[in-house]
Amino acid sequence: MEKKKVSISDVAQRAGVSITTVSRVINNVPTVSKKNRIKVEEAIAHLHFQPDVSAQRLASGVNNSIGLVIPGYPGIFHSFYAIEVIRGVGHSCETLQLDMVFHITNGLNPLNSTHVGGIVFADVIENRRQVEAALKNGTPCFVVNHKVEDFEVNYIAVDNVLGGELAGDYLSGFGHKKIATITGDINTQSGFQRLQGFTKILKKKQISLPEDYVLKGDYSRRSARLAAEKILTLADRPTAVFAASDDMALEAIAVFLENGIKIPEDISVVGFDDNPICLYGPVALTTIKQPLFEMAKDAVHYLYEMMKGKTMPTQKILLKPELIVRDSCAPSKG
Amino acid sequence: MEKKKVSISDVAQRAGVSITTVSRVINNVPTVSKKNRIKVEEAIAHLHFQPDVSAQRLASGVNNSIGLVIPGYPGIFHSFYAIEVIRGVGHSCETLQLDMVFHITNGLNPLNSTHVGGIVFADVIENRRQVEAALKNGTPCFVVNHKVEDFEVNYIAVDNVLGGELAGDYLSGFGHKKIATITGDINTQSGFQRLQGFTKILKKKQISLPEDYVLKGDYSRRSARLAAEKILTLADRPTAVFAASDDMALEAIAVFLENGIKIPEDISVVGFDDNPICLYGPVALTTIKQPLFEMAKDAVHYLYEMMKGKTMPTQKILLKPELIVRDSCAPSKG
DNA sequence: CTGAAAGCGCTAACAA
DNA sequence: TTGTTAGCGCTTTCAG
Repeated sequence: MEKKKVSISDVAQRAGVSITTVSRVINNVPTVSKKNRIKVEEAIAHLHFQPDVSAQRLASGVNNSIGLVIPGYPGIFHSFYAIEVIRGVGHSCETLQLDMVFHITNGLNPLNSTHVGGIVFADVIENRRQVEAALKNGTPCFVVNHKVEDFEVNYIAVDNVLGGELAGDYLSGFGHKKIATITGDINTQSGFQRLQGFTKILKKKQISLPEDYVLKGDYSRRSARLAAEKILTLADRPTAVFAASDDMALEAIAVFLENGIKIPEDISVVGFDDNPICLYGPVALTTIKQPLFEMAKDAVHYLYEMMKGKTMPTQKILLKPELIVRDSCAPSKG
Repeated sequence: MEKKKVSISDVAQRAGVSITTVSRVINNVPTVSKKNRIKVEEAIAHLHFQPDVSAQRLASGVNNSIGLVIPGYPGIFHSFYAIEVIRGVGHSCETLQLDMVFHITNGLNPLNSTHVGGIVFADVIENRRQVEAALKNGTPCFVVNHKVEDFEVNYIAVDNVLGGELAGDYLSGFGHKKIATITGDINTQSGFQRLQGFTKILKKKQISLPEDYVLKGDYSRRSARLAAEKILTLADRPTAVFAASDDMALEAIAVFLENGIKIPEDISVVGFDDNPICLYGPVALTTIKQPLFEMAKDAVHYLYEMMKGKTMPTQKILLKPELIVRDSCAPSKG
């Protein structure tokens, strides 16, 4: 397996034309005679020639791949969140014929932005400096799932505050007065804001939220299990629970079921995400939908336009989450 | 957001040295005086200089990113299989400081192998020609999860035949005589071979396998549901089922439960994968473990050595799957 | 320890 | 419609 480098000049030689003509064929420039085009194509096929991507980029200044920067915390790949963003970016890249450079990082070892034509950041918790660096050298960036207020960058996110409100509103609309919540990681924007929205709506509806009704989770199933067990020990047991992710909601339901508690008869549960696993549990989960896949897709399409040279205004998009009603909630018996 | 291109010569100018010296600093060549090194580092930091990756590759001939080619069929991102491979490759790339170029394809639009220093192929159903093309131009390749016999390429796979045997052996060891199977996609190597192993062991144990005990699935949950429903209509209902993936096994269990059938009392079920969701279902699933994550990780490490110039023998690795006993099987009552 | 100069493989004016 | 030529930004001999 030695390095046989077939270059454009090998092709030119075999086809009996100049390398420029070969280049034109590669790039579908129309001004090539049919005769030459055929000769060149024959040579390319015969020699298994693949143009050197690095050389093309260097010479043309165009880079047709987009970077996806994912925060590198453990368990990221088990999160619905990351998978959906990867899916969305992957889908768009496939459609637009872009390559996708995948970069997992905790903030150190940043993605060299000369590597790609545009970058999607899945969240920016530890990566703010990376975004700034990329922006500074003129690489278009798009942040997905994080509302960025303090500097000028495109973002597309879901209104997590509203999401928390929707959940609280729905549950209280069923007459529940004792509603607990299992939060996401409070250090993330989503975790914090969902709790914020939930708290806000309860206050507005004059439903009290005792401190021990706020169970700190971190999006892991394990944390949800602990939280659910805690809930069962509460003297004044809640009749409804809002979990900040579907994963956590399902884990909580599992714990409740294990303890002979009926869902939704004894405890109503609302999740967050609209993860397909909602449908496969012991009870179809009512949840708040956030269109992660679509957000990632849109971000790539936008970057694509910029990469083609179009100048576009900064996008600051905040989508509305949506309540998806299924079978995990029931009216309060109280 | 204009394109400000800071180049190595800008850095050299500001530091008052030649571009060669700057290059040496970038590449950690030791023969640079402390004084110059500091000047250069200051200039790099001040100018926010990032070396142009394409130029580096072109000049040095070294490409530090590895490609991951994933078959582009719908639902791929919901498969445990793809996610695990992505995780494994991602993990190694993070460790080795490589970038990961992600390429989803159905065989058309192949990955240009000049793009990367090495390629991991997640399966090769539609991608054989891509592998050959990459090999031909000297790019090291590694196929994960597919035993490739008919041409010379590294692969690491699990012995799916043995996996099928393990499942059949375990079930029959419990005294079951009526064992059905829900197959994976028979067009895939894994689906075909798991069935093969299962059939083989039953024959060896002289347990008959009527035609209607072999339910054709395709790894989707939907296909498993259909298969499970079919099983329930069988005149001579089986007392055990081997499903070719955990996802399908769990879906079948859901169907059985919905119909008042007890697991494992009435029907024993074995899955395949050792997907973490095994633990979260209504009953912990007994399954056959295949170390996808580790396989992908190993493949990348091997490619890394080759990319550093080491010549290595072709790897043809067939791992043994492992039976993981949990709660979804019970002795036959018959 | 440092720098000048020759490419790496390709694209993009500019001529022809 | 074609070819010549000058780089793209960097690494790498090879002198000094």
